[in-house]
Amino acid sequence: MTETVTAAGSKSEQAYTAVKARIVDGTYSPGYRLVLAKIAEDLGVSVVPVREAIRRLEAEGLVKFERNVGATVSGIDPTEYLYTMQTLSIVEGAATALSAPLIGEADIARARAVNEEMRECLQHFDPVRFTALNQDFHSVLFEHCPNPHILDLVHRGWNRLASLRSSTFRFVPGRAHDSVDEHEAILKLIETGAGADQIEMAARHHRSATLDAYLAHTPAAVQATPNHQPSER
Amino acid sequence: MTETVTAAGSKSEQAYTAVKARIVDGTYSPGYRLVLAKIAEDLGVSVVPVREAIRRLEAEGLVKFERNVGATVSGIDPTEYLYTMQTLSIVEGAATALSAPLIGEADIARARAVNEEMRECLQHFDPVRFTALNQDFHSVLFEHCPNPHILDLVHRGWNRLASLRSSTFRFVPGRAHDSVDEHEAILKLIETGAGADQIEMAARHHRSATLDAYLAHTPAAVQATPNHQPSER
DNA sequence: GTAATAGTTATCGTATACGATTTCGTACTC
DNA sequence: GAGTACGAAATCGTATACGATAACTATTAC
Repeated sequence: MTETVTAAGSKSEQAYTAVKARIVDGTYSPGYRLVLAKIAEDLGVSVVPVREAIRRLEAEGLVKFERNVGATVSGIDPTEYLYTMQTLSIVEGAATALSAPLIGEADIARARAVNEEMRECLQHFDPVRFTALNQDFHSVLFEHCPNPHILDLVHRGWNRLASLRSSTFRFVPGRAHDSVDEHEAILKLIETGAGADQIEMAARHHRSATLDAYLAHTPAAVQATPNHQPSER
Repeated sequence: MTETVTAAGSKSEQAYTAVKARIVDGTYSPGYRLVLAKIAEDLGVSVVPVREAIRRLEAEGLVKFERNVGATVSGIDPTEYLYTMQTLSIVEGAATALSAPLIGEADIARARAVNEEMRECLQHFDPVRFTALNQDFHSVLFEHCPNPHILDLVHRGWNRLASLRSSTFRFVPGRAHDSVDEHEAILKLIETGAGADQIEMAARHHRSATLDAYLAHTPAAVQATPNHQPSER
């Protein structure tokens, strides 16, 4: 297969997927100016499908749009981070609780394996890998969520955060260690068939604890630098 | 001002607002086929802005889109209703809890007045008015939510439900009476400065109780009738 | 030297046009 | 009479073109 199947037939869909991917993987970092014509050229399509794609991304909150000015990748500032994390703590908590009854032993084992790998990561201090594993871990826990709306909200939240990945934004020194322990605690709760409330709260607090750690570590909300705005104009 | 300011300059925005309004107010009922050309003509614009509007509505879940086939207003079936209500119970519960500390006496008074009006409505049995007041009541409780993302999710949930309003879908005989009482209970909690957890759970259960009532009242999930599909083709 | 203004350029917004795809209806065959 | 195949109509998908808006720059007046 060609490196990019570029997937779904529609050009509009291609544009959506492509731009979204570039945002998530950091090629288009927050604040990046999305020029329709340029993107269209890059993708070998006209601007119309690109506009539609941008519109969808706007509705998802991944880009900001200003009339007659253009679109920029949204998301950097600490306030946004706070809001996103808080929202995610709520929907992910719920998703995890709803998933719990559907999580089998195999899933638990897989999650635990991932968590052990994370524990190892703590030694070598590899934030990038740690973050990736973290997503894997939580995916196992919430992917069984039977309510697609909630699941979708969780995915959107993670996507928002993913765009911050390149900056070491999310990585707070002391936090990683606690995080791994909390993971194990959550797994135990699920294994023992704890109540939905209990699981929800554990998952929620696990996330809000990360947020709190960030806030404590960044006393006066660091002014997020709109890093490397391309000056190719 | 002309009867419709038609608001925000952009045609695309106009289309978005107009179509959304028609969906919410029931002019376009669930299952309704959204033909681009026709909408464009109705609004006096070309199809391009309409496409963008539809795309945004799709991302919000108000319409379903099928490649090369077209868009239809989504939402009817009982499963969707269940998912939406469940999601709303979670996000609205959270929004209400987050709002609580910011709700003043004036707000409480207003909400209580609305609730009393609802109580009166029970006598005359006016479901439409009751539903409208219900939204007013809850709006007072969650509109102060400081997290715009969560607030947005709540609005989206209500919008989804609004499109079901025309059918008497949501109205379950016994439920309305309990509902009014629960409203009062929630107000009391807020007044007395109850804990966020307590308020959240009360608000959440208030909503999920409506869902449960619906499920109990509709034993074998009624096959939602794709009502009055226009045959103007 | 600074501020205001006019002109230029980049970019967006929308209309129109045409090709692509699906769906529906009709006719033909078995 | 039922099923299939062909054709026409409806609708979507995308490209191109042009007008509109905002940002940027240079010039001029004070």
